[in-house]
Amino acid sequence: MSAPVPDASRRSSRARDAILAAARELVASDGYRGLSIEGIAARAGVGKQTIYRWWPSKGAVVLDAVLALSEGPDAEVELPDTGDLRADLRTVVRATVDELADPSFEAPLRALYAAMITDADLTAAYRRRVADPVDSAKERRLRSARDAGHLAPDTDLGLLRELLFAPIVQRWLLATGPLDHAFADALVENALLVARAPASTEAETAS
Amino acid sequence: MSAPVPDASRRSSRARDAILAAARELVASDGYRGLSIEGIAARAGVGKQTIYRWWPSKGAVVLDAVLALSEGPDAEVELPDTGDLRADLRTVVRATVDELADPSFEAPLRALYAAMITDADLTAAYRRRVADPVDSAKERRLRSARDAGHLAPDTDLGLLRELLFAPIVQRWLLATGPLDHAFADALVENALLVARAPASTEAETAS
Amino acid sequence: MSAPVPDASRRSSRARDAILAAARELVASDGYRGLSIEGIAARAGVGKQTIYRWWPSKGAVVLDAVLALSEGPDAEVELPDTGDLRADLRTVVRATVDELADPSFEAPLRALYAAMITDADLTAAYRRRVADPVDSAKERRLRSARDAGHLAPDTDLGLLRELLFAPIVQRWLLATGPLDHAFADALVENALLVARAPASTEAETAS
Amino acid sequence: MSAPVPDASRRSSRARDAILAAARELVASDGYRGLSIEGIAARAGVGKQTIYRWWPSKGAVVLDAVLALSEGPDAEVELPDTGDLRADLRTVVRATVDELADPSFEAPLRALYAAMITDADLTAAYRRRVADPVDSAKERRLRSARDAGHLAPDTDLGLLRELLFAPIVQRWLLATGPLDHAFADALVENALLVARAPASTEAETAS
DNA sequence: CACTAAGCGAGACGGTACGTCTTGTCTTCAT
DNA sequence: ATGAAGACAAGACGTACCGTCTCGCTTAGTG
Repeated sequence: MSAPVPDASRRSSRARDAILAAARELVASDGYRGLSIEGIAARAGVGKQTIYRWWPSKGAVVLDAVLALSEGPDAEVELPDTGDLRADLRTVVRATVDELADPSFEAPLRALYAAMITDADLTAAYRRRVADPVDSAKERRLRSARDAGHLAPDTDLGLLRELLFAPIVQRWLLATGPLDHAFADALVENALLVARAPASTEAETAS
Repeated sequence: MSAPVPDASRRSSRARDAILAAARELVASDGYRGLSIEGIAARAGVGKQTIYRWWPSKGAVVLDAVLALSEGPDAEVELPDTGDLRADLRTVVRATVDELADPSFEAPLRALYAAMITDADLTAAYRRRVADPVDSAKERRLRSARDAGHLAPDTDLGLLRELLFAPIVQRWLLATGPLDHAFADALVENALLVARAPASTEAETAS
Repeated sequence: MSAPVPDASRRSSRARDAILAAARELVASDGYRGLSIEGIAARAGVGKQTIYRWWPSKGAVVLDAVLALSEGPDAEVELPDTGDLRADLRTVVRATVDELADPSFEAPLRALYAAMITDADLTAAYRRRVADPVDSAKERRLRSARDAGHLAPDTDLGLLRELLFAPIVQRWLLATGPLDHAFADALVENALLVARAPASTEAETAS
Repeated sequence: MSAPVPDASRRSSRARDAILAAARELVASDGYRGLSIEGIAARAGVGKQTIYRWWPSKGAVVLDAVLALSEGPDAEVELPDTGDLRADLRTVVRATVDELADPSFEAPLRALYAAMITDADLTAAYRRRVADPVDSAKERRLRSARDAGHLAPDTDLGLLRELLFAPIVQRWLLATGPLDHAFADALVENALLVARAPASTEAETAS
């Protein structure tokens, strides 16, 4: 006997949208602690079974809710590439900081992290659908800079990315320090330093 | 009406120890999802009220359980200072990585992080009792190196600390990459680079 | 808006038979508690709507299932009339007892009673399609005996029927006593006594 | 490991009474179909677990509710014994008929029967706590009559009781005939006839 | 040395949410 | 248009925990 796999072609988009919207609204008003499947179903005007049919866990609903926030039609992520690495990195890192300070992003994302910490499957889904595409885009931008000679040829792009963003997430999760543009800029400067940006790049060797 | 403040002098250390042990055992066997106050009380052979009397939340119990793991009598944290900064950092960063790979540490710590993400009070308590002392010790070691001229005089010690450890926590939480000594060493090299440490180790050990 | 009356001429007898068979099988294996429209539909390989289209309730399906058990083509019920009232009554009453002891009859019938107790419509349908025809046949046999002078002329045939069969149903429903031939015979003797039948069987068979 | 037997000495009589009252009220207003544990708990202002802790099934709650209806402090049942058997039986049988016609008795009792038909444990509990004591009282009255010479010495008292009451239950369950005093009286007359009441009893041989 | 005032084990209580199951309606697709 | 299939809104099921609340029982410390 096979598992009762739901037929996605019959899926009600009305229900899907209402569920994700309800999840976002509830997590914004009550936090992750106050988020329940029952609450989502009630607010969305949906049967609980409709949620259980399409999502394996509460965290998975939140993941979709977060994704629905930032997506059009599953857009490919692309970062700015003006040729000015410092400027482009500042743009992106500052944007990251701003996002985490925006309550309408922050609430569901924090809920998502709370769920991920104790749910390896959800973590993998997050990596596949969110982290990996974003990380790839970041590394594409860095590779472009390396190819242009703005970064040392042996630069470890993955590590560079982690040095740019991990401290932000750390501060965000545990509130261990201010999350502002000054911090963002400091991270950018550090990254450029690490990558031994050649003196040829306009101002990158300054100070 | 005043709150019913329990009289700490009458506190049963038998109960306290049993509760923390039960919490550790249960989180190790069932994960944070399967951790309940009722379960802890039952396994510890303790009334639920005894837990509620002394801890404000399940997360607070876990925090104490984690602390009890690493402490003797509330030892002051101190990092090695052999004079060789690179070697000392490798020791500490590798030890951090090893700890997060040790299941008996990993399980309660992950549980603690899960609780903290949605509990600002618990996060503050963690900072005060765990993170701040450890961070201070780390910065003391870095300051010692800076004072000895192994780091540039204008080095931001806090940022340096974050660059050393935030990527580790990031990989640990989201399993975004291997957590091994190679990674630890790469972080150390990067930190030394950032702080414009002399390229050769000799210069450091020569002092 | 008129009710959507299904067109009986298009009814699939394959579906009907499969549904009734599935109902019987399921009630036999799981009891009435474990009987569900969904279960019947699944086992019969039929859409739920096909059941809802043709039966007003689960109990109605069970009623049809019970009827299908005992019927050929909606046979007219007729009781034996050998001229020996005592013998004929013993035959019928013993048969009733035997039927209620036969698990393949008992299970769906018990399910039917369970449904009827809280469903007046179903009770009426049962009376019309099962109880009334059977009761009529019983009273026909008793009337024949009265006409033959074996029962007092003023005998209340309906009451006599109730005295013969109600105690059986009572014992069956609440398991308040053994349901065996001895009990059946005792009921017959009592009925004959009530109706002031001659004490000797001879008088009856002599006619 | 033993089952978690609740400690009856700590049982809240407030909760018990509220639950039984709620069950009675709900069954009266919605019938057995509309009776749910959740509904009872909600109306009684009680947690569901409090019901599950003390009763094995919904039917068991209804049984207690029915019992609470008719009881003072678990009174021993006793039937009238004026010496006039016909009059006493009429009193009792008419009272039975009246009870089944009283909606405030009828509703929970019908619910109880619905539950019993598919629950052998409940049926046994009903027999032990309701049917057996009542039946014993009835048979005590009949024995008294037999001892007084108003019934034949070889009268089967149990059968006599069944002949008096089973037809009433039958009519009540399936609505197969009127449930009134005339019917009650007819059953009494029949019973007296069956038991070959000696002519010596005042009026019992009349007609 | 009694007295009393905690802490303690235990667990019943009113609740909330869980994840599952079933109901009866509705829609889609194939025949 | 019927039938198989099954998604849907609704809501009850029985379980697990929550945090609060009594209960007796020990166990100090005080008068």
